[in-house]
Amino acid sequence: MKIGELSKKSGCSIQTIRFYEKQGLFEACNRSEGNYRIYDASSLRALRFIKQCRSLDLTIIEIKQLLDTKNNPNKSCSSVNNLIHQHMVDVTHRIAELEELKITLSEMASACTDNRKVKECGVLQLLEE
Amino acid sequence: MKIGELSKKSGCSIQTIRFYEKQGLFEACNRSEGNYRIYDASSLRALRFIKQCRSLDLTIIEIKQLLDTKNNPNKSCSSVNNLIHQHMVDVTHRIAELEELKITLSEMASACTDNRKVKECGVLQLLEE
DNA sequence: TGTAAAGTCTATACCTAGTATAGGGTCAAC
DNA sequence: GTTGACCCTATACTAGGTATAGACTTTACA
Ligand SMILES: [Zn+2]
Ligand SMILES: [Zn+2]
Ligand SMILES: [Zn+2]
Ligand SMILES: [Zn+2]
Repeated sequence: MKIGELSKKSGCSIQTIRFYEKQGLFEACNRSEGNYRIYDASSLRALRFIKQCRSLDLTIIEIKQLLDTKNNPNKSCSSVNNLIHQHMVDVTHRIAELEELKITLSEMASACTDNRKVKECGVLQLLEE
Repeated sequence: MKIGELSKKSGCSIQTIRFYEKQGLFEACNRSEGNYRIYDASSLRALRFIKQCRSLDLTIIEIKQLLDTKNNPNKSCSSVNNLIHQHMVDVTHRIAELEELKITLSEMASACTDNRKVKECGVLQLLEE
C-alpha cells in the first residue's frame, strides 16, 4: 500500500507519516521503483500504536522510549508503568491549574456583565491591578 | 531604569521583554546614548498588564486587541467581555478533555500494576489495540 | 588610569508536533 | 500524448518564548 492509503486507514495525514519517519519514530519502509513508499499491514499496526500514544499526549521522545522498551520483551516493564503514572500526575496537575484559571476568568467576567464604555470596563480594571 | 531592573520588577525575563517589543506588544522605548533601552514606571505598568493577560492564557494577538480597545476609551467594551467569556468556554472545554484523558490513563495504569516482563505488560497490550 | 566584570545590544537557532507550501517526478487512464 | 491523481524532497511557518554567539557599554575596583 502507498502512503495515501496508509494515511486514510490510520487517520494520520501524509505529512504526519513522513514527519514520524523523519523523527525516527516510524521505520523507513521499502520504496517502489519510482521511489514511492510501500507499506504493509505491520506498518499500519505500528502507526496505530503511535497514534494511540499521541492520543494519550505522550511526546515523541516518550513514544520512542516505549518502542525501545517493546524491543526488549524480557526486560521489566516498570518504565512503561512509571511513564503512564507520571503522565497521570502531570494531567492531574494541569487540570488543577486550569480549574484555578477558570475561577479567575469567571471573576473577571462577572466584573463587567453589561456593556459599558471601555474606560469603565470592569474587566480591564481588574487587569490593570 | 534599564532592562535588567524592569525584568526583575516585572518578573519577565529580559529576552521576553525584547520579544514582546518585537511583537509590537510592548512599545519600543527610548534609548540611552549607548543604545540601552530606558524604561519608566509606565513601562512597568504596561508590562504588568501584559503579564496579567498572559497568566489568563490570552494569546499575544488577543492582548494586542485588548490594548487597541484600551486606546478607545469611549467605545463599547463588549469585545473585552466577549473575549473573556470565550476564554472561559475554551478552558472549560479543555478541562473536560483532560478529565477524559485522565480516566483513560488511569485505566491504562491499572492494567499493569506490578512489574512484569515487557511482553506481558498490560499497558503495552492496551496500546496495541 | 587600566582593566575586569557585569550588563546590554542584535541576530540567529532552537523547542513541539505537526501543517502548508513550491517545484518537481510517477503512474494510470483515456 | 496529455490530463489528473498521486507521490517525492526541501523549506518555511505556527506560538511563546529560551538560549546562545559575538560585539559593545558601563561600572567597579586596584
Ligand atoms: Zn510525559
Ligand atoms: Zn467590560
Ligand atoms: Zn483565546
Ligand atoms: Zn507493565
